[in-house]
Parts: sequence; structure tokens; C-alpha cells
Amino acid sequence: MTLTKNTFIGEYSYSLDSKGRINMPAKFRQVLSKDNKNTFVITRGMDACVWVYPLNQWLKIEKSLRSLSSLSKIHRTFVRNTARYATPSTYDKQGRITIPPSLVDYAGLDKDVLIIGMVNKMEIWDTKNLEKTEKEALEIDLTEYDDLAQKITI
Amino acid sequence: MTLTKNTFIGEYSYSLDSKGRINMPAKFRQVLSKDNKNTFVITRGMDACVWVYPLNQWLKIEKSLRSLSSLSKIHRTFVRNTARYATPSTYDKQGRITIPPSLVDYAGLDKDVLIIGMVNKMEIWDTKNLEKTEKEALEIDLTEYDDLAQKITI
DNA sequence: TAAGATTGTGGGTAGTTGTGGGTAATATCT
DNA sequence: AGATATTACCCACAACTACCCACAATCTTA
Repeated sequence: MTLTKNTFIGEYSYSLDSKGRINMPAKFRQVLSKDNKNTFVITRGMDACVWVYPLNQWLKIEKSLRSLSSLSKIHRTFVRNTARYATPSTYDKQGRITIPPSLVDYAGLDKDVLIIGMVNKMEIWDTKNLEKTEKEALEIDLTEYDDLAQKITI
Repeated sequence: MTLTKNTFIGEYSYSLDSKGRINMPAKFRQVLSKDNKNTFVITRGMDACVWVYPLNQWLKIEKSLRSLSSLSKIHRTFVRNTARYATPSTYDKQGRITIPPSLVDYAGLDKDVLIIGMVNKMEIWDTKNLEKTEKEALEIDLTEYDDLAQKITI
């Protein structure tokens, strides 16, 4: 079952071990193209989670960042926050990546974590944290949400 | 009797076996075009049921999701909620797909299930659950139904 | 109606996957 | 430089999944 290359969907439950390693879902490893060199780039997500990009996707982002002018304050902030915490990490023979302590801290990762496919990247969430975030998300503007749903036609 | 490609209508009764597998109606498999690679994408339905897309239909959704920027919170939420529960599943030689435990749970699938053709996708319902939902549906606002009638000619 | 093909259901087995931990190489600090 | 901490790589094993075969019931066709 090979899906689109470098596309991640689905939710997987794993545990962060005592060495700060997390398994990458086998299905996600399978869809990776070879130019990713078994490497992911991990960085801060915009929510309280960790974003994990396959290498080649990250390279595209780097390119976009390069095009942003530093004259704009919001551009500077965005580039800084995105680039600052990014770390490349190669997964081991068992398919695990090591999450730097600072990111474990940022996302509040404890033992039980969820890896969520976000199409072009993955998110790593602390299970309990996500539940909390979901409750808050109920307060988002539903009209806007519906508009989106209309456009996408699921 | 060849029907329209990738179009699903009708209702079929099957059973969920001890390994979490459900047979896909032979007719549904027959109308699939080859680019579906014997794969369906299963996800949460908006009611208490499982939605099953043929691969190529899902790819259209995926493409829309890809166009949404993660800078927008509402976009992130939408992508997450849509992609999160989706799992590709290739059917075996006997034509069965495996339903992940989380979705079995979500839809309350027990043994007897119904597969319902929803034109561009299918729904899998627990038989008893659907009966219950149907009773509740009798109470929906008939005005809304009338609105629909304006749009669609039956 | 009888033979053959198709369909739905059950279960066995080999390979894959997730997780823990050990050891050697590398980095850090005094 | 030497001691200590950190990281990278390897092996082991239990649980799970994909794949295969079997068979009864149903449908098709001659």
C-alpha cells in the first residue's frame, strides 16, 4: 500500500522513552522518498506541539524563508521562530528519532504522545495536552470552519 | 451491468470479524477504477459512522488540504481534524479492509454492520446504531429538507 | 438443473513493528 | 588530560499485521 510520496495522514500513539526517542510510524517511513536520507527536521509547532518535516519538505521551507524580506517585522519574527529551533534528526534502525530536550519541554511531552499526519508534515503532541487544546478549539469561529468545509467538499 | 465508475449506491449487510475486518461489497469493488490501487481511505464520519473513500477521491481532499497554510490557526485545526483519523487500507484477496480499533470504537461497530453507498464514498454503520440515529433524524427540521429540495431535483 | 464461478467468513503463519536496554564512540567539563 | 555525561548504533523480544489458504453459501450460465 503505497500512498502519495511524502504525504502523512493518520494518528498514531507512541511513547517517549527514557532516552527521549520516539518511534516514527512505519507508514510514514514508507512514504518517504529516498532523497530524505532518513532525516527529519524537527522544530517548534505553532501550537504546543513539535513539527516534524521530511528533509526535502524542509528544504522547500528554507527556500521560502529566504525570500522573505527582513524589512518587515512580522517576517523577521516568523523567520526567527521557524529557523531558530529547527534540528535535523536521522532516525535509527528501528525508526526512532531523538527529540531535543528543549522541544520535549516546549511541547510538554511526557510519556504518551500522539503523532498526527498533517499532510506535508507531522505533529507530535502530548496526548493530554492535545485533549486540552481540543477543548479550547471548540471555541473557534464555526462559521469560518464551515466555509472551509464547503470549499473542500469532503 | 456496468455502473458509473467510482460511484457507490445501495446498502449491504456484513459482519465485522474478530480481526477487525469488513468485507467490501463486490459491486463497490467492481466500479472502482484501477488508479485506486485496491486501496480505500477510512476515516471518521460526521455521524457515528465510518467513512470510506476510494483512494482517488481521497487524493482530491488531500490536495485541498495541502493548499491550506499552517500559519492560520483555523486551517491548522481543519487539516488536523480531517487528516488525523484517516487511514489508508488496502483490501485483501478476499476483498476485506481492516478497520483500525479507534474507528471501530468511534462508530460503535459491533458484529452486524451496514455498508451504505453515499455516491462518492461509503458509510459503515453498526446496524443497531443506525436504527437509533434514524429515529432521531425523524425530528430534524423539515424546513431544511425543503431548502434542499430547491437545490436538487429528485 | 447441474456445474462452475463468485462471494462472504474463518483462521494459521511468517514477517513487520514498537519498545526496552546494552555498549561503544563522541562530546563536555574541570 | 582525565572523568563524566551524552549520543549513536546494535541486539533482543513480544505484539501485531499482512498475506495466504480453506470452505460454505450464493449466484451465473449452459
